Amino acid sequence: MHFLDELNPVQRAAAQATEGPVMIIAGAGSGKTRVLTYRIAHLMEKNVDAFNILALTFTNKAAKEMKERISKIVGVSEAKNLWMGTFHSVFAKLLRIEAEKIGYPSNFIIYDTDDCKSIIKDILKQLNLDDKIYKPSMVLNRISDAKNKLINAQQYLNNPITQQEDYQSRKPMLGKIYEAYQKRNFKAGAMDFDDLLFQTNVLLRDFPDLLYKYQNKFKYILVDEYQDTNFSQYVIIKQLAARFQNICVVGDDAQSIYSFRGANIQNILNFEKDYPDLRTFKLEQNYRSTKTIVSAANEIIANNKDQIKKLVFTDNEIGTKIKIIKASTDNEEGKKVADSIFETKMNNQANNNDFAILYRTNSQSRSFEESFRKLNIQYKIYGGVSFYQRKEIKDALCYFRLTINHNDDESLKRIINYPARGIGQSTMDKIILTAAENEKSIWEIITDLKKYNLGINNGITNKIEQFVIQIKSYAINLNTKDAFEIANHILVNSGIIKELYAEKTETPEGLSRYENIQELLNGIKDFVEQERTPQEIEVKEVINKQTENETLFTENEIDCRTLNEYMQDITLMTDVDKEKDDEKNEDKVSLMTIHASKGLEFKYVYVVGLEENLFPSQLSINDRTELEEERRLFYVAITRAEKNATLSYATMRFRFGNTTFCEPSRFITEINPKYLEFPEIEKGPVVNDSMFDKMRNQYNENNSFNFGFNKTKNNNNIKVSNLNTDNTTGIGFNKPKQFVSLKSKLNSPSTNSSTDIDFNKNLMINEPVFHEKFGEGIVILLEGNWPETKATIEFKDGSKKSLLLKFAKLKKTNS
DNA sequence: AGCCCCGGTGAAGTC
DNA sequence: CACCGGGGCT
Repeated sequence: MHFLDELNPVQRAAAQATEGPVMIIAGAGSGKTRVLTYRIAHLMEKNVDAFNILALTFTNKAAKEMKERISKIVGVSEAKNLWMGTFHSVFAKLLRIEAEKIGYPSNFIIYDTDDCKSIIKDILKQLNLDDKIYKPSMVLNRISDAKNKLINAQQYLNNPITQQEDYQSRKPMLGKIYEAYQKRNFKAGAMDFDDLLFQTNVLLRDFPDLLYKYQNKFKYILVDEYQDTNFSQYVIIKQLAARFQNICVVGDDAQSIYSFRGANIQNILNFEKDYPDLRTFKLEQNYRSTKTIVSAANEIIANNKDQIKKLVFTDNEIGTKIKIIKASTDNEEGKKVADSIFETKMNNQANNNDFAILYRTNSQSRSFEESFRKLNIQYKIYGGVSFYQRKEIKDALCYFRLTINHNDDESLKRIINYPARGIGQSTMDKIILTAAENEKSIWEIITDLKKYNLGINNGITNKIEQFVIQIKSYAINLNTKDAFEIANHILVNSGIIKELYAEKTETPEGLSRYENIQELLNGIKDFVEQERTPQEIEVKEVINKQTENETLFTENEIDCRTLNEYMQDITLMTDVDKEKDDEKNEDKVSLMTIHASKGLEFKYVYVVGLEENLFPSQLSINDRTELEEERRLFYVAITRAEKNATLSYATMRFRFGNTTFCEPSRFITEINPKYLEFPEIEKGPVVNDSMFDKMRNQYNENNSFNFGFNKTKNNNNIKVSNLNTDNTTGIGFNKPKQFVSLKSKLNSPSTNSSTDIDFNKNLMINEPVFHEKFGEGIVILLEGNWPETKATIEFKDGSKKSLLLKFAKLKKTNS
C-alpha cells in the first residue's frame, strides 16, 4: 500500500498540495504530524531534493521523530539531508555560516536566560540604577519584546511610543539599558535566544545576495505550530518564501499558548491576507481521543471569542466520563491522584507511561512526587530547575564556553577564581573597570596586563598569566578533538574534578555534585557517539571555504563532533528534548507543565490544580485575551488524553509560605456536567466551622489595623494587586487575597450576595445545598451556561425541583 | 578570601 | 517555603 493511502481524503489533499501557499488548520489529535511527515515524503518522492526542504518544528525531538518516519519511506540517506528543527536551532546553524558578515564570530556563544539576567544586573550597577525599579527579569522581557518585534536599540531609543511608555512607567532608562546590553553581547561574541532570530532577519535584510541564496535553497518551507510564531519568525519565513511561495503552515489557533513570549495569533489568522491565493485545509477528525473528551474540549473552547471556526469530531468510542477529584489540600490532591493512578493501572492493566500529570506551574509537582514515592510509582519530571542550571554544571560549562570564545566575559568572571587561584574580587574589579573604560573584553585586558598598569602585584599578575595560558591550551585542540576528549581534559586539568571529588565524601550535596559532573561527561560522551548529520558537515565545510587562509577543519575533523557543537546543542534543547534516548522507553509516569505537553499524548491525563487564581492564573483573570489564552491552555491539556481525563482541585493550598483557600476553577463549570463524573458525596461544606474559627483567629492576630488593596499603576490601568503589601503603613506582609474576602465576610454578617452568586456559579453535581423554602437538598443535574444555568435539586422530602440558579439564591448547607 | 547566617523577598509559561 | 544577596566573622 502506498503511504498516502493511510491518510483520509482531507489529509491526503493537504499532503499533496505541494505547490503554492497552503494553510492547514489542524484540530487537536487530527493527525497533523502524519500529514506533515507524508507531505515531506511525498515531496521527496516527486524528486524534490531534501536539501531544498526546510521544516520548522516545535521541538527538536519532533523533528527527529519525523525524520525517522520519513527515513522509513524514502530511505535514511535522503532524509538526513533535510533541514529540520526548531526555529532557533535551524537559524543558529545558518548564522554559524554567515555570522561574520554581520560582525559576529562563527563560533558565537548563545546566552541562556540566566546569563542574560546577570548581564542586566551588571549593567544596572554600571549605570547606577536600582534593580528594584529595573527588575532584571522585567528589563529582559522588555528587550525581548522589542527584539521579537524587530526593534533594535537605536530604534527603541528613537521611538516616541516606547519612550513615552517607559517614561510613564518611570523606567526611562530602559532604552539605554537595551543599548548597553546589546553592545556588550556583541563585543562578547554572544547572542541571546531572540538574537538568533533577530540577527537572521538582519542578515536577510542587509544582504540581498544571501536572501536570494537561501530563497533558492529552501524552495519548500513547512512551519509547524504556526500559531505560536512571533513577528520576528514570521518575517523570516515571509522573506524566505517570497520567491517560490511554496509555504505550508500548519497550526491550530485553539492551541496558541505562547503569546507571553511574543507569539502572535494574528500570524495564522492573517495568513490569508498575506497569500490571497492560498489553499486551506481543515483537519477536523480527531483520531486521538474519545467522544467524551472531544465534546468536552469543544465546549471549553467555544467560550473563546477569537477563533477560526471548525468542528472537531471523532469516530472513536464514547469512553468514560471526565473524572473530578476534589481534595482538601495540595498534599491530599497528590495522594488522591496517585491513588487514582494506582487503581486505574490495576483495573485497566495500564503502564506507568500511559499516565501524565499536567500542571500550570512547575512548583506544583512536589505533592505528586511525594505521593508517588510513597506508593512506589516510578515517575519522571520534565522541566523545572534544569540540570544545566546547577552550579557545578554551570561552572563546567563556563570553562567550555570560555575555551571556545575567550571574549565571553560572563564565563570568565565566573571561573577565573574557581577553583580558587588567588585572583580576588578587588583585582577583578580593577580589570572589569578597565575593560569597560576601554571598551574591551576582559580577556583582551588580561592578555595585555602590563599595558594597562593596574597596580596589580607580580604574584597575582603571574597567576592571571597562568590562567590565560591554561585556557589557551584548552583551545588548541578544540576543532581537532571531539567534545568528550576536550571536556574531560578541561575538567581534570582545571582541578574541578579534584575539587568535587574532595567534597564528595563530606556532604550529600558534594556527592550529588560529583555525580552530576560525571553525568555531564556521560552526556557529552553520548553526544560524541551520535552520527554527524549532513547539515553539520555542511556548516563546517562552508565555514571552511570562507576562511580561506587558515583551514579550520581537515576532512577527518569535519567528522568529529566538537565541544562547540555540543554547547550549541544543549542551549537550544527544549524540556522535552532533554529526555535521553534510553529514558524514553522507561515505564514512568510523566509530570510536566501543560506548555511542555503540547504535541504529546497519553492514555490517561490528570490535569491538576484546577483552581481559580492558579488555573486560570491570577495574572490572567482581569484581561479577556489573557483569560482566553488560559482557556486554550486548558484545551491543550484536555486534548492530550486518549482514553480518560481527570481534573483535580484542592480547596486549600500552600503557596508563598501561606495556606490559601481556593475555589474550583471556572473551567470545570464550562464543561457540560453530562461529561463529568463527580466524586462521592463528601459531607460538609468546603470550609467547616472550626476551620473558619482558625482563620478568624489568625486574622485577628495578624491584623489589628486596617489595610487596603495595594494599587499599582500599570500601563495606565489601575490593577488591584492580589497580594496585600501595604507599604504606606510601613508594615509589609504577605497575605493571600482570601483573607481580604474573609474580612468582608466578618464585617457584614448578613447575607453576602456576591459570595452566594459565586457559590451558585460554581455549584457542582452532588453538592448539598439549602433553599429558603424547600430546605436541604442535593444537586442532581446542571444544565446550560451561567447565568442561564438550571439546576435540578432533590430535596430531603424526596421532591425534585428544577431551578434557575440566578433566581434561586441557594446557600451552602450548614451541616 | 571564603564561609555562614540572617533577613528580605518572591513563584507562569520558554527557545 | 526556598532562594538569593548582603554583611559580618574567621
